[in-house]
Amino acid sequence: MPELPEVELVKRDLEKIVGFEIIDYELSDYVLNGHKGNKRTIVKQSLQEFNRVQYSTIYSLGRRGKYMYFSLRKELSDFNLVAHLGMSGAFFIVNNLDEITEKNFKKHWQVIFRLSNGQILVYSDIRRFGEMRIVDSIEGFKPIAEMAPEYTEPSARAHFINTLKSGRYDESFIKPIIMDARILPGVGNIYASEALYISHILPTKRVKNISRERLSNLFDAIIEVFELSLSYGGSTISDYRSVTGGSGEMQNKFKVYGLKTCSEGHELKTKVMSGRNTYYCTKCQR
DNA sequence: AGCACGCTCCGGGCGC
DNA sequence: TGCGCCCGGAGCGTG
Repeated sequence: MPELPEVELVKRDLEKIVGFEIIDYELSDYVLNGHKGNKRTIVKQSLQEFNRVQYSTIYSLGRRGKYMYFSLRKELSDFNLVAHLGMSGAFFIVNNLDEITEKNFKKHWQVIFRLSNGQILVYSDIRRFGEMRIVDSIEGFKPIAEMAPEYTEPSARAHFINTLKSGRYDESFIKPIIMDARILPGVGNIYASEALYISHILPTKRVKNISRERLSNLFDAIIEVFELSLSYGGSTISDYRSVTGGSGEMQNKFKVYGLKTCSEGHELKTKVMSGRNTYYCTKCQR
């Protein structure tokens, strides 16, 4: 389940294809025709629009929250291929499909881009929750247009605290709300539990009952978790893989997620909040 | 209008 | 061996 650090690591891995041209591409039957009478997956806009990638050159890569994008140039026009990895998306840069050693990722390829250096860029997605879309402007793409500043921006902390303290979220539980990209982009289910544990805040606490100082500590904790994850190569739960097929070690650093006891030895509680599993310690968190 | 909430997409992995 | 259930990011429909 890629969150911001995993997406950032994928983006960094993909830097090596900057400068190459996309000669052509192939879409899986799931992408072309959907599955069992359902709508098409991954590429949800018109295939004609998607076809703009052909003969374009990748001139840079970017990321906002959990979205990454390839900035493309063709003749005199610039546009972007935005990608969201969903639950189980992964990119591979290989010479052919057989070089993808994990069989589920090989089996569930969705888009294959053939590059001008002879390699292929493969987007695989087992559960097909991911998305790829051509947009002219990144800033004009709605989810990004509405997104809060990146955690690395100087304004991010004030935006985080002030938005939470605007009154609009007074009755919300803190845990689901920090996963909202309009508050702070890139926090998913796992790192939400981790950051709340580190900042000693109960996930079931209502926003109105958390001081600005504690929210500031929570912001610090989220950044701490992001940076730690980046340094450990991300989390590999089941479906996240780096571009080269490697896996991260952050899952071994979890303090609460998926665990029975916290680092202090207290028994952990779990609760489903907004449909998602949440881990917390009633002794360490208030 | 704008918001909160629940449903939906999906296959691997697990328990029974 | 097979069946039912669980998991979750984010868009969408509903109230």
